[in-house]
Amino acid sequence: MAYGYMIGSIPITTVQRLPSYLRVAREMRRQGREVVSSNRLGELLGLEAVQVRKDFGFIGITGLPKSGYQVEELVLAMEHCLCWNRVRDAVLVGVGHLGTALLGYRGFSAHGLGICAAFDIDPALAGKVVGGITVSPMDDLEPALRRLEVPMAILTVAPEAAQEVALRLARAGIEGIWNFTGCPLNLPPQVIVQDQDIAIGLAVLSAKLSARDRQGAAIPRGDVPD
Amino acid sequence: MAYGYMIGSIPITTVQRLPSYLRVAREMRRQGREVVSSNRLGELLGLEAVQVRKDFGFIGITGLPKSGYQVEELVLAMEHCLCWNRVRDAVLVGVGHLGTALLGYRGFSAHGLGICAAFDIDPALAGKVVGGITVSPMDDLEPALRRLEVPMAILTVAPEAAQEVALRLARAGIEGIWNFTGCPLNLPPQVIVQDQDIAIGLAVLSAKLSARDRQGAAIPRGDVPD
DNA sequence: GACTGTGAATCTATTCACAGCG
DNA sequence: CGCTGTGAATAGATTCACAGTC
Repeated sequence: MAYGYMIGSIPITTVQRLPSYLRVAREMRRQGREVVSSNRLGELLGLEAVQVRKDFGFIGITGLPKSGYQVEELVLAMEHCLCWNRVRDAVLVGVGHLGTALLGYRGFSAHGLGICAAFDIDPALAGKVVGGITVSPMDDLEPALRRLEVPMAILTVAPEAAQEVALRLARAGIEGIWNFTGCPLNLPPQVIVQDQDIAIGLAVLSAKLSARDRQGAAIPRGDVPD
Repeated sequence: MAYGYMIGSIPITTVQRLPSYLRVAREMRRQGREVVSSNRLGELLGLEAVQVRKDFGFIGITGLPKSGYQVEELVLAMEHCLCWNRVRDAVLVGVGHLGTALLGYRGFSAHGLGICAAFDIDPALAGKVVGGITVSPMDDLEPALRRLEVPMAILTVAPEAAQEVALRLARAGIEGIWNFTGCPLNLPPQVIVQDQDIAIGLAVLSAKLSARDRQGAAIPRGDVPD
């Protein structure tokens, strides 16, 4: 047990699909729908039905033959698994373009995340209110972290500062860092780092487009049926 | 050949690692370093050296025993593979928080992406300049696409509008859509869709933190060595 | 000696095939 | 039937082990 590819007792690949299951399940709950089959979910999300059933098995959800899965049970089980039923506090460090966008995003509470403080190295930003949060100077980082006991940090500083700031966060007792800098962070293993590199998605798209350009697109532009 | 998990002749997993190799290789070139071993690269990126060698094999790079790989050759080969040596035009649809952040990001040109137009449904935004780009009304979308022959679109509209706008893009001849809406898009197969769901990374981090909370952290807060 | 390059082995994820149940 | 649940098979990714080269 406790293999590297598992989070607790759940494969990482399953955890990665949880957000889309949860999105659909919440939407169905909103519409008053009570049960759903693995087949229907798979169809909506472009997955095999058996994949859906395996995933649900991993998070301990059991369905009913003939009818399917209880929508409410799905929502609760997945929220529990991700801890998205309560809000976990986070600080955001680096109020540039990306940091500003994240501070302005209103959807994080549905994902169990509440940004409670923001910091930036630029003294001109200190005191400014961005997305409802007052930006603090970097000197206040450690005192604030120790006072608030925040478990998570969102790292949106410039690449040059990434490692240094991450180390400060680690020393101040941060448990998890959501790393948007694109730089690999070198930290003691008790700090959980999740890299969020937007360039990866762009690389996959670029490579697919390039591959198609090279072999010549069979279908000319513009003929999508209505 | 041409298996589903391949892009052209390269496994998707390899393509996903290309951006980090490229980042390091470009930085080394900047520092005037001429050769690098798979061992050193692996160490910097937290990968096994043999993984690095396999990946380079897939994109047709060959190294020299004893010395390693030519940094310049690495950069050129990876840029070619991703088509990141020239700029590919894109339109951005949906100038909300996220769209604004992406319009403000100056790093896309290094990733082969140039945003040449932006659109939003809100008439109040039309004519405003965001990140150097003048926002156009949605009615101008199709004429602009046909005039500019843009191959790519960045979709940052609200989830409710995602499918409808994506279909308009597809009908206007868009080849690839970078989809930030979190909604799965249902489009004809000649349109390449790359989903960029920020909630996935957050889910993995949340699950790791939750798993650790449950089994009780062995190490108390704050004792990171200097 | 210090590297690269690659077939074989292992590990992981997905898919198949089908048993079981209401 | 029309579903779920799961062992077995397959496909895919990584790692091992080592041959080859400068």
